[in-house]
Amino acid sequence: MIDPSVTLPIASVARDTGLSQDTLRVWERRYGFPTPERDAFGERAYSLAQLEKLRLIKRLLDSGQRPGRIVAQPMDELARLSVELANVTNPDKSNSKIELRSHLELIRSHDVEGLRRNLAQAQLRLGLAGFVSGVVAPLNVMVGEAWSRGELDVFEEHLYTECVQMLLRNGISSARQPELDIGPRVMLTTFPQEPHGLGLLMAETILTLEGCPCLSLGTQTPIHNIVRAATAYRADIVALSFTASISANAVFNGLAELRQALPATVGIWAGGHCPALQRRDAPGVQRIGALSDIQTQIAHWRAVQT
Amino acid sequence: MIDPSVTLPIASVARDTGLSQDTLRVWERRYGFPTPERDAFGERAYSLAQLEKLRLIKRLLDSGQRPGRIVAQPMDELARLSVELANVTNPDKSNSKIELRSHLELIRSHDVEGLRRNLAQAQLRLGLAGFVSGVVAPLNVMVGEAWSRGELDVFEEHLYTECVQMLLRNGISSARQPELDIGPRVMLTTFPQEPHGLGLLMAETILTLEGCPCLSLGTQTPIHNIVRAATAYRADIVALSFTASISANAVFNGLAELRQALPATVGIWAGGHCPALQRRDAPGVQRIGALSDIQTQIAHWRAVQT
DNA sequence: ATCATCATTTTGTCTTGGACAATTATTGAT
DNA sequence: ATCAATAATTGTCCAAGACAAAATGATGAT
Repeated sequence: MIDPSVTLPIASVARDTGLSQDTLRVWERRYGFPTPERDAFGERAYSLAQLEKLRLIKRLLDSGQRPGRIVAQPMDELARLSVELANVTNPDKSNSKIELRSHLELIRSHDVEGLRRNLAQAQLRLGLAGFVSGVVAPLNVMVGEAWSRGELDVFEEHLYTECVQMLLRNGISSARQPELDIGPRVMLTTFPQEPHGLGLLMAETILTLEGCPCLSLGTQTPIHNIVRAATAYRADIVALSFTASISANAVFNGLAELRQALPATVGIWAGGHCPALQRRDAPGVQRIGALSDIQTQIAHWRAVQT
Repeated sequence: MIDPSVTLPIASVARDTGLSQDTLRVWERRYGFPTPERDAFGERAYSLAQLEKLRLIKRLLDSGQRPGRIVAQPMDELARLSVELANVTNPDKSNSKIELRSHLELIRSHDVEGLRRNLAQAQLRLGLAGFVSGVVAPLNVMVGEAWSRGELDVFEEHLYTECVQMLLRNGISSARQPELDIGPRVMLTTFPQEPHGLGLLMAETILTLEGCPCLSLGTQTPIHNIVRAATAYRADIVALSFTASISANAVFNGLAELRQALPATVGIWAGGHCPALQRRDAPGVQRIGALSDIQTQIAHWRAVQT
């Protein structure tokens, strides 16, 4: 299956694993893995098997493991750890609804047209709000978990994201009513270290259905720029989305910096399935634990404004 | 305007200029620029003025200048070169239509609702294909240039991207005809170092209008995964988009790796305003110089298939 | 004068091994 | 048990050297 004669230079491995070249070299020094062959010029030449193992290690790292514990382990031990971890985080796999699992199956079988059709159908049946909170939100969680278990490939996750994005953006466009200007004005984005944007789209959908004027900046806006944009847009609320891919420190430092830079009249909302946010909360920041909190908070804001 | 007390570590400068850390260090050694201050820990601390100059240098490099000639030059000499070069490549700036400049003005004044309205209007007037090639494509170039000149803020670019994305995705959704299955099947994405996705959306729009079944994976898919996805989707063509933010080396190494991994029956298309691609072309890769090339190539593919 | 071939310069990336700040875990005191 | 101090871990940075690949310039042939 794997051709041993194919080797990759360090730059390619760094690109495909998301690890830096420095990290690859220092692991080799410290943990004895990976120890690539050398090509005719004395440069590192990694095998595909090593690349595969590095990818598994990266996944375990992302789900909380530490390099010192796992990098030197043999492949079968890592595989064992991987399934063990999956059982801990999700002990009861059967509780997710049949319908959701069928969507997941379509993703895994790469049936894009089928997935589009089924999701569109679900949206028609449940309405936009019901679709977002009843299908997209839980499916997001399932996809994230499946990915960290190694059951989903990167491109399968991309494919899913793209499909949902298309549907939600359509929904947002048709739900928008610019003339109805009742506020609050909400600006949405993520911190520079946070690349996932589906959370923003879900929030924007709900907000738009509630009649709020929204401006999304997409993902990864520098904090300094969030402040400037909020001012320029005269936002009442800055809504941020966080997933597990951003570190706890980045979250709290960033929120503190943002809170200090924004006038007190501008609210900050923090949503998303970020482990750090579920443990502690940031001062001066409204935590959005679930999509339904959005409606509650909107009602609250409007009541206070009178 | 520029606060001299603000300094940046080498990683930030590398990210913001698109130059590698190695390159920054070796330039310092060879040409004596940039020579950043050192912080309390002895690490390089670049000033904003240096960042600005580096960005200008990067722009000149992209337009064909060589490091040895320009890196050591003083700022005013570089500025002179820049305008001189601008006159050569784009002798008649005023020829960019009034209409486009008005869109740009709306971006700069942060009038999101106005921008949405005007763009939507343009789309209605020109039709989807005309809108993409006559408005979005040139506006993209203008926004990119304005950004690299420092005239546009990051959030203003995000705001523009978000607006256009919304319109194009709507267009794609309504233009899609899954039952009409005439091929070629096209898969679209970008390399891991390339974060800009508007090019993909423009291409997907044109392709969808031509009746091609499309699958976009969004941006930043690892090369290994592009191969797997292309196989799973049974793609006839893999279409990639490149901008100035990806280095020449990353482009050609990536394309070579991809060409080797994909069966010869699968075509590779490379589009976008990437300076590297405009100078040299990659073996086994079809260069898409303009959006109109897409139609030509589609027709060609269909003719060959018979 | 135009084109192909070879030599030379330029330039980016890779190398090693050392250092250290930042993050995370562990210990000890209240 | 909670918190602060200490210790281990880990990623990134540094220096200076090396060298392949690309670009340029020079040479000679048509």
